[in-house]
Amino acid sequence: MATENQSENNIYRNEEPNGSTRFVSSRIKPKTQKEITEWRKRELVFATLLCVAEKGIHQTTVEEITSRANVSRGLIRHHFKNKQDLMVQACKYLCDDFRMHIDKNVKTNDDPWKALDHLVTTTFETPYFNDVSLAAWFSFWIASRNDDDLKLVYKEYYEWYRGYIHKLFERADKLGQLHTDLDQTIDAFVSMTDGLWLELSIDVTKYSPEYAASVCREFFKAFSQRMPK
Amino acid sequence: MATENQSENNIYRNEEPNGSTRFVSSRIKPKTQKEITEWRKRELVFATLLCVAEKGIHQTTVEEITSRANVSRGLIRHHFKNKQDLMVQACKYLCDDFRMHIDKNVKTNDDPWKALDHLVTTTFETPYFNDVSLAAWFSFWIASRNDDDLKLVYKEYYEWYRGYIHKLFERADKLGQLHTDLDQTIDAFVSMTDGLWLELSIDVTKYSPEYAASVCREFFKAFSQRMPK
Amino acid sequence: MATENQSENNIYRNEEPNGSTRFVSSRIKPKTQKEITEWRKRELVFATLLCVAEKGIHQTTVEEITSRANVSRGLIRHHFKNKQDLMVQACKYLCDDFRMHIDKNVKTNDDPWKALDHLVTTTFETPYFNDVSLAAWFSFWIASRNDDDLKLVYKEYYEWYRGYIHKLFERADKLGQLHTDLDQTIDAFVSMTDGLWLELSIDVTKYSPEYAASVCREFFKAFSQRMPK
Amino acid sequence: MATENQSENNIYRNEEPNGSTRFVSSRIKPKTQKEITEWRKRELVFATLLCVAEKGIHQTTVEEITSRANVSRGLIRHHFKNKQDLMVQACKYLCDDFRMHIDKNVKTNDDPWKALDHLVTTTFETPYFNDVSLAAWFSFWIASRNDDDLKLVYKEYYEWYRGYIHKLFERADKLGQLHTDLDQTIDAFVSMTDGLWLELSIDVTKYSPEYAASVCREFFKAFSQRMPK
DNA sequence: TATGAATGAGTTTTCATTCAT
DNA sequence: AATGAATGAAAACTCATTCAT
Repeated sequence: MATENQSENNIYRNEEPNGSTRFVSSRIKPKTQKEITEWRKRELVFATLLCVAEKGIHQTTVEEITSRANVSRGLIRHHFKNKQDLMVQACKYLCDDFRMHIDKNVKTNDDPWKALDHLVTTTFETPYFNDVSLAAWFSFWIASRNDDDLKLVYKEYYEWYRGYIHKLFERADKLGQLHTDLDQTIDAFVSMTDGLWLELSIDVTKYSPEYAASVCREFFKAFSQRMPK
Repeated sequence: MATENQSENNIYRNEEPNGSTRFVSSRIKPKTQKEITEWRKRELVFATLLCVAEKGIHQTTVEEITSRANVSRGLIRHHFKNKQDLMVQACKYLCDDFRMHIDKNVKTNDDPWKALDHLVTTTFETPYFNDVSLAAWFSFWIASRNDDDLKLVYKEYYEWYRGYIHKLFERADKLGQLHTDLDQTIDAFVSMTDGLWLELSIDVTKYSPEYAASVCREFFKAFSQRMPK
Repeated sequence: MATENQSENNIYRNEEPNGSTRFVSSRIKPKTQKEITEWRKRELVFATLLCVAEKGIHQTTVEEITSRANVSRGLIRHHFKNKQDLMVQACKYLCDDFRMHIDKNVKTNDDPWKALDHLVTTTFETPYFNDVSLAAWFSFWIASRNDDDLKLVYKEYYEWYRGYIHKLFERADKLGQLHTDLDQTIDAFVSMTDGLWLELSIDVTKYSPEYAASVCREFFKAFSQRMPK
Repeated sequence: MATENQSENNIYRNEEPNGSTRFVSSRIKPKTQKEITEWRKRELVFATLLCVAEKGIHQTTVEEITSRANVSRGLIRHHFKNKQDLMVQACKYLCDDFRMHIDKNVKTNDDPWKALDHLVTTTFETPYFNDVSLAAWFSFWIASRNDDDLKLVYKEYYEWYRGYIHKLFERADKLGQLHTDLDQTIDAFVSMTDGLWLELSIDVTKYSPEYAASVCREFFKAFSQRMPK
């Protein structure tokens, strides 16, 4: 569903005057019927993410999504099989968007520590990892426990993500710069970032993004600079 | 709600023959009316935790809880204001139970690294932190974003928990054995355990408890043994 | 149910410090078991009248009545067949109480206009016709439309009441002091007092009792002093 | 809610073969979707009035209303916020309907006694003041004691009604034809009609409409023709 | 007598889905 | 494609009544 240029066509987070954030579409309503149709479909996905972030999957009603997307209730059926399908597509969009953003910004052929540093900057200090996206993210993730469709979406994403991180730490390890067990280091790091994101998704005021990033950098130092094994 | 001896009166997790886990009450149905009443109330809480772990808060119906507890639907009203109140009480029970267990098993006046090692053992290798409890735990936690009652329960718990961890790392710091910033170390550690628990709650086969514990021990080594600042 | 001396044993209306009125029992809890039992039964009737006045018959729950009477929920069954029976008994009590009060205070062998004047004073200017009693009264009356038991209670009361009024106007008529049709005068008067009570029962501030009484006196003047037929 | 021509579009009372009365819609189910929707909403209001007249507000279930209106249970939500909102709308309809009917039939610039006579004829001898409407009317009115929404509806209606009556009696007074206090006469008259309606609403066989009207006419005579003050 | 735990039928409310226009 | 009226199943909530103690 996510297309190459989805990120360029839309801004899905906006700083509101009151300081909160909000998914919005930056795209002007297009002219041709075909474009309008596609645009409305995307509006439905955005509205879904926003609702899920604000109230959770099961508190979100079709009525709310459609009214937020300024379309009629029945339109859901034209673009999606049902509410469940819409949820899965919205979750996919989120994963694809995160993934695309990291792919674009974090180059794996850099110096591995530099790349990891970049990753941390990218994931904690940009609009891509904001409280709204994170809230939707964790709502979907928790729900995936009882939802095979969502489970599949996350499985694929997680494999990619762990592989990505693996590549970076492995290169550090090969350069002799990692003084701990590779897998355990990766699991420690991935768990820690999950935990940080989770806490931020529940209470965005708990840490500043900068502080969260600096916690990650302490982690890198601790795992790279200690006495040889 | 949680009483001094709640852990002694009940075992709330059981390895089923098929390998899954299940909340059960180890107590025999008592004799006196007063005890039976209290016992049934507890059964309702257990049934709630089990349902929430299996299907999430909003997928759990009152009908399911009561039939699992072998009581009539109306009894909920007798002991709790409504479904929401029951959920909050169940969440409190979980928090109190975790807390009591750690308080009982992890002595803060030990050598801090020993105490932390103990904490890790306690939290990853005992029936208290099992996939069922964790699943309920995260369901409640995620739901707390949109639920002020749950938010309050977690706030109180989290203050206690962070304070607990703080005491341990602070003593290590004072002994000159912590070579990183105290607060960042604590946040890194707490986030990492949250992340490990979260992943285990979604897929209990991802890591063995022993592996999760060893990841934590690597963390301790990394943060204690590296080159002086 | 109502006994000869029910009015002497109890005060069922009390001016609260805040200006509102409230049914209370003036009787001290008696000593002997037999008296206590009777006393509790009366407390249940009072509590019922108060609840019905405040919230209407169908908004009043057994739980509320018993907690207001400071008895356990199950006690209702010992004294009354069920909730419906309690309502009917409470309604009867009210009718009997009104009736006894008028019987006691309005002597039919006085001069008829004096007796009617007395009736008006009695029914608008005493604690017996207060907003609480009236509110319960009309709640029961409206409900009697769909309740044969209540219908019967009111039928009996109304026959007595109309007969009472009839006697008074008839004597005025026989004295040549009534210049209108006897039955129509009676129906006009009874309807007017019903209407006044109804309006007072819904909004006690609408008229002062004195004003309501003076409206009645205007009525007497109008129907007695106009030009001969 | 009530539109200019609601009375023309519908007959809401029908003499059944068995002698009872029944709200019915005289309108044929219309053709266009918009009209059908509006028609169904009105059917729901009619069904509500009928149920309330027959059983009272709290005895009336949503299920009964919708089955009487031949629509599904869920449609209530489509047109009204909830059951309470439907009740309020039905009450408003009743008030508006009474008011429109009187406005249409009773001209205030006639001779005041003629207008009052007309009012009496209109309110006791037409289908607009029938036992069904009156039963619903008093059910709502009594309920308004505990219902702020209904209270508001009645307040507005009552202000109009008393103002209307005031105009008529005031003109009689100015013509020197009223030999009693103006306000007390009005309150006596309004109370008397309330009482007559109330008694008719509880037992329609108590008086014939003609008799009730003649009672009112006696009242006019008594209050207009007696000896000068 | 008196209690209050327990029941379960009855009712309202919610909301995804369907479908005629 | 798009609308929104209409449906009805699912769920929570209410509460009179029952009954063991």
